Amino acid sequence: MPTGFSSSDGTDLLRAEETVRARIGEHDFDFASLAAVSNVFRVANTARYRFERSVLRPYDLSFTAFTVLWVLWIWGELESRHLAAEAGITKGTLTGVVKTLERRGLVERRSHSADRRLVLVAASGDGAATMERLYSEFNREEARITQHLSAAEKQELAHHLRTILRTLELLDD
Amino acid sequence: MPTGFSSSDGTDLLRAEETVRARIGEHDFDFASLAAVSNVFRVANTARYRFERSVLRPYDLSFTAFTVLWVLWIWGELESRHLAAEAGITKGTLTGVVKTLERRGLVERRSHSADRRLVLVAASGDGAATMERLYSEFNREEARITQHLSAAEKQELAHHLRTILRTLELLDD
DNA sequence: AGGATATCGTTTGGGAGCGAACGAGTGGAG
DNA sequence: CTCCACTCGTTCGCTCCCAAACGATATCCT
Repeated sequence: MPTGFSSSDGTDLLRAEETVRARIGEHDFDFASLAAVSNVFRVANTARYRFERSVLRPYDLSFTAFTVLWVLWIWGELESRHLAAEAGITKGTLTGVVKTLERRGLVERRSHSADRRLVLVAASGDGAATMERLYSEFNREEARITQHLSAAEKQELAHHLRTILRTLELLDD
Repeated sequence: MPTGFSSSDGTDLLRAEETVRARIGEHDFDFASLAAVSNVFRVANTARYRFERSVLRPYDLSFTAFTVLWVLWIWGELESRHLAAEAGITKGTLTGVVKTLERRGLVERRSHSADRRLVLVAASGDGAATMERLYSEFNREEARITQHLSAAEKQELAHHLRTILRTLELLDD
């Protein structure tokens, strides 16, 4: 249901610009930043929703569960807190997600032999096999939603986003 | 805690590229699309987290509650399902969010006189006043996280994202 | 050695978030 | 006028998501 906001033609953003200018004044309002940032949220929202309903649905995996499994597939066994950081969620959230993945037999947990506070998480054989099939489809879908961008434009997009990412890290008060 | 993945230098993406190529083969793998799409998710995740902890925290508003209030601020009174679509959430989720906003006195609900199935939602005086102060800060933060992008680059970024948005709408099977 | 200090993952409480089922209300077909 | 199909917002069950508090473990200091 959440198509993620209404229109992509910019109608709503223009309306927003009018309203905001009228209410908080010309100064103190950076429209270019609004357009850039709000579109990031819109695309992320809409794309996430689409991925969950298309490629992820048959596997009964949430986007987050997929992300966690993907990270493990790429990096191999990881300590909990690193896995959480890599997946972009808190350790508290990870506990629940890993519990879900473990219940489905896609992931295995074991405790560190030397430091018993640590918990190591790894994809199971099933988990890896699943990702091998699933990620092909996922990547095809990534290509599908970006099909109207040239390779150069995709690179440009990724580059600008990495610039923001770097800024966010520096701002990390 | 979720800084949103580890590094913005592309280290992890390179690692991902290696692994994926090794496991699903050269063909059937579009790295440019992976880089573009995954960075959208990373930025959205990290930025959302930052907004919630900086500008939104003092107002005790979640990112979604802020979005809903913002939409009402821009568009005025809206029917529930349109508000949900505009905010990018399902109507079921909206019921809960509006309940929260209503409890805080930022929003008002009334039923349509002609069609009694409909519920109309609008920002209250308090809600509008709150947004007037809050959005100034929010927009400043949008500018801050995009500070290393020129105006032209922000426009380029927004443009590419809108291209994806348009594709997502067309793909809407 | 032993007590403060720090760090780990888990738990808890509360707000999102979805799909599906639901009751109330509308409007069309006969 | 009365079924019937449709649409509205709410509710329900489940997963995610965070901050904060917690118990267990490790380390540092003297």
